[in-house]
Amino acid sequence: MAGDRRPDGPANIYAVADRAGVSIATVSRVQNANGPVSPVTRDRVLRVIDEMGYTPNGSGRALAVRRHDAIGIVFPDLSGPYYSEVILGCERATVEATQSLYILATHARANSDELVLDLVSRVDGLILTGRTVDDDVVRRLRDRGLPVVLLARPPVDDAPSVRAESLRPAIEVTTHVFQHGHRQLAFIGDPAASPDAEERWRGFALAHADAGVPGPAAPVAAAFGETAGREAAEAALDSGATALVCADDELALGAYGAVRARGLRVPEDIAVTGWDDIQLARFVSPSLTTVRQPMRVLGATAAQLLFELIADEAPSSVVLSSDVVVRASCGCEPPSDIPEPEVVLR
Amino acid sequence: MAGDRRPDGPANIYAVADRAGVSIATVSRVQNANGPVSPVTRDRVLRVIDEMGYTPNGSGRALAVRRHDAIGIVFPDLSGPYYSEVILGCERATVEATQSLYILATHARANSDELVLDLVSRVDGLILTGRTVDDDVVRRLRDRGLPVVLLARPPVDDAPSVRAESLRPAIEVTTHVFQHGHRQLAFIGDPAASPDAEERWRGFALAHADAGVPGPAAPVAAAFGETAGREAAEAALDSGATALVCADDELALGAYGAVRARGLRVPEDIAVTGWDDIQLARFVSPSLTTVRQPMRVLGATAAQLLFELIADEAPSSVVLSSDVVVRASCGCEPPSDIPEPEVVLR
DNA sequence: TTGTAAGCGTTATCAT
DNA sequence: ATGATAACGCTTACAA
Repeated sequence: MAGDRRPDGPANIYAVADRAGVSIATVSRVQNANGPVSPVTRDRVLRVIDEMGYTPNGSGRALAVRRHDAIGIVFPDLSGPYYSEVILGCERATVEATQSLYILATHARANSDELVLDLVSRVDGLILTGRTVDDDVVRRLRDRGLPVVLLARPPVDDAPSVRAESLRPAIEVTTHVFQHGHRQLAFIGDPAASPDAEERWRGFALAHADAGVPGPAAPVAAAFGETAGREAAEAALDSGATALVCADDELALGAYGAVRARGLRVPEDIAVTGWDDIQLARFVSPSLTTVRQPMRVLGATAAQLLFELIADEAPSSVVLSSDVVVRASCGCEPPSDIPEPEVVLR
Repeated sequence: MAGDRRPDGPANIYAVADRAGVSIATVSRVQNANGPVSPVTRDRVLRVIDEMGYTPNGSGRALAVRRHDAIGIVFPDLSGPYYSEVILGCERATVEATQSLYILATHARANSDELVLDLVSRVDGLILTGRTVDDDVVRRLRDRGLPVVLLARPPVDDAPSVRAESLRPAIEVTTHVFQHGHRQLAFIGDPAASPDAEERWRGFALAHADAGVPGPAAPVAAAFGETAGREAAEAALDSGATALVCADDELALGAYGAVRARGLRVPEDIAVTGWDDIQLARFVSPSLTTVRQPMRVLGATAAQLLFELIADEAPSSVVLSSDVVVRASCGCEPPSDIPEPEVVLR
């Protein structure tokens, strides 16, 4: 009964208090550097804390302060740089706010609702991205009083949200393609896949209306990835399109393949544009005209809004701007403003 | 004192018990489907739980069961696909084990030790990757009895670790370059940067010894990224190298730039190889001969080892195999085994 | 300046 | 089958 065991789990506040010959209240005060405590006992306690390698148990603390000091971000997947960057931005902002970050990827999991619900029990708030959870789940969470921020997700009631603008860049990119003389454009991508894709399609259509150019009535639906892009592009070419405006860069790469497979050239015969500005966009030949989103800022902003929400402030939604990056695939000369260093591929 | 307030934070087990007219013990039994409970009260409680949107408070639970049911992964950064993939694999394995995952990026933060320490208070174990934390911190954590798994990190005492083999592929790739007739090879990368890089350098040197080819005494040090690769490659070319074995693909891309800047060609004049098989490797021209690591499996395996460790088993370390992917930059014909679909860039 | 003690929301061990 | 009740590890009035 006496004797000093060590291995039995991490030291707790009682063990420290015992060893330092003080009460747990004093240990707590020292730890958190809040209440008053004499320099001498402070030093003693600090030494013991160090000796024993004491770290306050997070759950105990969270329970006492009625706060988890943790948030969670729910995203569909991590393939491609988009969500990696978003999460990185989010992580930075979280750490700066001395909070911790849980991540949950829903993939195409059937039980993702449960998983999200489980996460709820451990966080002070949640960032929900893309199409990861249904509207009614979002509502349920909010009804429970859980602070929720939406990221690149269709709005739900008045939940604060963060997204990058898609409409204006989509109009710009489409208009730019017009300027290269194209009149038969196809939009490749699935507007149902994400609100972003939907807005890109709307911008594409609006640009046609603005220019008085008759445009296609519908996008050429495509899932994700090169294969999908290639197939969709083939359909588009069949219908006589001379320019392919793609909802993301991967689709555009697939489109390159379809164009080449017909013995045609990008951009001389067919113009192609993408979206996201993945690393490959600079390196591919011809370099890809695309739209760059501030992905890290997206994540960081979402985290900030969430913290405001948790602090009972009432943050308003944020729309960040995206920039068209003109390169060669639209028909322009390979630009000189490409960020150095660049390997120019023949 | 009486009266039913609602908005005051999420419902707790007492509120549910009250409303259902049972004790909190019963609610807990229903929630966890463990103890005995009559079907009728079970249903009633379940209904109330649903009505009130009750989710047990994670901290309360963790405190009671003396387990967080959460682990953490500490990584340096998320630029590039490497850690994204590792984390994704880790996330999958974690969710499958019905646990939750914290992430912490150390970047180059000065106070990363503190951050890790903080994380410790909320997890049952930690995955430490690369050079994120010092050896002594790892030891301190282990001394406290915290389960720790190392991922692509130099060993510390007998902590279980997971890594991808680097030695054999490095020997293979180097030998392969010999077979193209090269005898003046340079290794570009910083062995001090990571244990992986160090092992690649060792393999490079070993291959020289095996082949009886006199090799360089030291690598051409390079930090990370294209710029570093380019500069290092220039130095290597100056010293007469005709083949550049790079510690990662980004460095190899930089090397491409250096070669081209001298009016030389890859691979006709200079052979180049990389490591990691980033997406770009397939698309760049000439396509890059490189080494593919099983990144997701790396992450998933680390998580599994950690869970075993937490369960007081004694997992042994794992070394996963990596494969050389022969493409064109070494001097081979562009291979046909490139994963479809591929945009063949001229 | 320090200590005592009452929670925080669970789980789990007892009784009943 | 159900209900008290004692932990779990911490913070924070409130006393001393």
